[in-house]
Amino acid sequence: MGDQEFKNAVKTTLKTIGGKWKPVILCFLKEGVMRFSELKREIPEITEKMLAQQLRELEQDGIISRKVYPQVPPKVEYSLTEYGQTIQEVLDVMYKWGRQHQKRIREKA
Amino acid sequence: MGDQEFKNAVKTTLKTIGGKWKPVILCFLKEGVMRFSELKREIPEITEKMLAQQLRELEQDGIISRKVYPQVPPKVEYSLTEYGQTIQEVLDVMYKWGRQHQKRIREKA
DNA sequence: CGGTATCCCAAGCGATACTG
DNA sequence: CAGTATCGCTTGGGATACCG
Repeated sequence: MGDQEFKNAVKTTLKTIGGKWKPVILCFLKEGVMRFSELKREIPEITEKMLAQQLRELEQDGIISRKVYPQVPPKVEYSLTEYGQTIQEVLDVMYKWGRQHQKRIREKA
Repeated sequence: MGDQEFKNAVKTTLKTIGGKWKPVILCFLKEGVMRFSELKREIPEITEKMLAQQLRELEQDGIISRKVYPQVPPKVEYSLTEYGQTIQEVLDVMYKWGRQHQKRIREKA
């Protein structure tokens, strides 16, 4: 059945960019290159463990790239890969929908 | 900062239609009206508890509607509300991205 | 600065049994 | 058929401490 294929593709997307932190991280990285500490500052609720972990996973999936500057103190920059740019459309649609849904919630509350 | 608004909207979307089962359920309901048992048949891995629970939540958020036919044996139909139709765009984009991502995974594996 | 390592907790989810 | 109820577990995530 065709819907099984649809279902699996959607699951794949959510597995790759879903979860509690990945969409948030990507919201910031889509704006440009950011250092570890900058991400941490923009997302204060996240622990360093989770930030590092999620960044690793996104890197392994080819969504973001990690650039290490061999210097002291260390400097590491994260950015969307060319491939990673393709999730922007997904984020944008989720943003648009979420925005109007928030409005709807407020109105009927 | 503008990205905080973006972030929150995306979070709202994922809170409403994310998770393990909601996107899957919606993939089927977007095709039309379905009974509880039909959904269960299409999604064999889900337990009845989770199916019922997720359907309740989607109903409360106004995404789907529940129509009970007062008869024995019981008959309950689920379908997208008019408002619920609006998530189709989100699902479609997630489908498209997931589909090409699966392909990418297969190719480099 | 940019991480790991370790331990711990709670929510989400699953299995099973039961019901109108 | 379409659910609830109960219990138990897994796993995602948090707190804290430490390191190159």
